[in-house]
Amino acid sequence: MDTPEVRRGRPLTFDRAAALAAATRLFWENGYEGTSINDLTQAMGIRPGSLYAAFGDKRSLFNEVIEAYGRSPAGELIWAAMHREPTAFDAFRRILLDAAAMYTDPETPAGNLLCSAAAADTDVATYMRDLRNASVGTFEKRLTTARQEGELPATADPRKLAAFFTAVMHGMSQRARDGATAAELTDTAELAMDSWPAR
Amino acid sequence: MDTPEVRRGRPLTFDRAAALAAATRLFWENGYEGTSINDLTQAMGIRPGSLYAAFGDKRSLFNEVIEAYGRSPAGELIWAAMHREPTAFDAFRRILLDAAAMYTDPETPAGNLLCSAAAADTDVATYMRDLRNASVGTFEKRLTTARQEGELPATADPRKLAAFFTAVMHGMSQRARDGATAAELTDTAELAMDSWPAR
DNA sequence: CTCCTTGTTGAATGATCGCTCAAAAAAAAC
DNA sequence: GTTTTTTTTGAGCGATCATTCAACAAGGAG
Repeated sequence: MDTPEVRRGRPLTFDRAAALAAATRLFWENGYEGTSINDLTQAMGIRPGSLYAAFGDKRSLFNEVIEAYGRSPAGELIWAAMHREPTAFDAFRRILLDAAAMYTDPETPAGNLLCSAAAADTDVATYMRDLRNASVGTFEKRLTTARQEGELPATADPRKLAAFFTAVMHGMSQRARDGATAAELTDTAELAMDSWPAR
Repeated sequence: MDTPEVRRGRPLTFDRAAALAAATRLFWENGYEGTSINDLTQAMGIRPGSLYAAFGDKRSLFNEVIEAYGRSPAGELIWAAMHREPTAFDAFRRILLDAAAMYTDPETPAGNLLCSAAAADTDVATYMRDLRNASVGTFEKRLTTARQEGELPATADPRKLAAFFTAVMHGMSQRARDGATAAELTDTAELAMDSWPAR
């Protein structure tokens, strides 16, 4: 929003977005404490001083990585499907099918960054846990609406379904990390949709 | 099998099994590199020298932890259900329901050790990945038998089903780590069984 | 008792961890 | 030109990492 017209002082000698992308890839593949400052500076092509001047400390850089991921197609997967698909069924099918494709995208590390980038540090762990848990609430809200609108039978339980689809989604991320192909994950997605309550 | 009748030299001053259990808990909660030798010696109540004498290096200790877990009820979950339940349907239902209970057992850390104890180290990561992937093969074999015996329709695809149940199981582990209750996971397990092919 | 074997101890190893800082460098402002 | 602002550099900080080792302790074997 507020892009300063003229930047004073010495300009950055590196592409900030590219450096952030390199950091993202490392955290994605090796997790928070599995990625060292040395690994980062190497991959980003800068020295520690530049990293700390541009991104703050390791934790701040990680936060920025997570935020950028949230604004990427992979991070907006759920939001996009919710707003573009007409029915709840279509939305959840779209979410799982997109996840199958994105979790196996050869351009990025396998799986979901929020599931893959494990962290032992308590603060970081709870931060990511909250982000993962957020999908349950989002799912439940959409399913409740679907039931009110009659798309789902009155016997259907939005909370149970929300938990189920979250588990499938996170399980697909693990499978992708373990080498599952896009085809396998697509099949898993379709099988999961078989659990959609009959009218 | 070969328990030496008489032990020569100075005896261990600590309970080896208890120490291994303490190490298991740490690796389970914080992962491989998230657990330091200092953390381990503290929790096991021994000093580094004793740890290295009794278990070898960190990697060897981790291997022993994984092996012991594989012989525990949580690790033998799949094998037990396969051999005790009469039908494939009952076996897979049992696996998911037992997983729901064990992944939320308050006596142990949440989730499945093989899913939770993330590792950035390449060797350790592939070691654990292979163990996780093993369930897909086991599942597929049982499902193939079920189809041959007529329990599953000819149209059912054992490989797809095996991948699906593995994804659900690993997703349940992630959900447990994120705070899901036993009730939630049980509901997820039941919903997953709705994907079982109709005859 | 003396050997022999094994375990424990406490200190210390070099490597790597996240991180900092004074000095030099590159730009705009004056 | 000089000043001011910002970034880069390269060295280095203390802390922690996994690991080792000589000295000592505790048991069985002779």
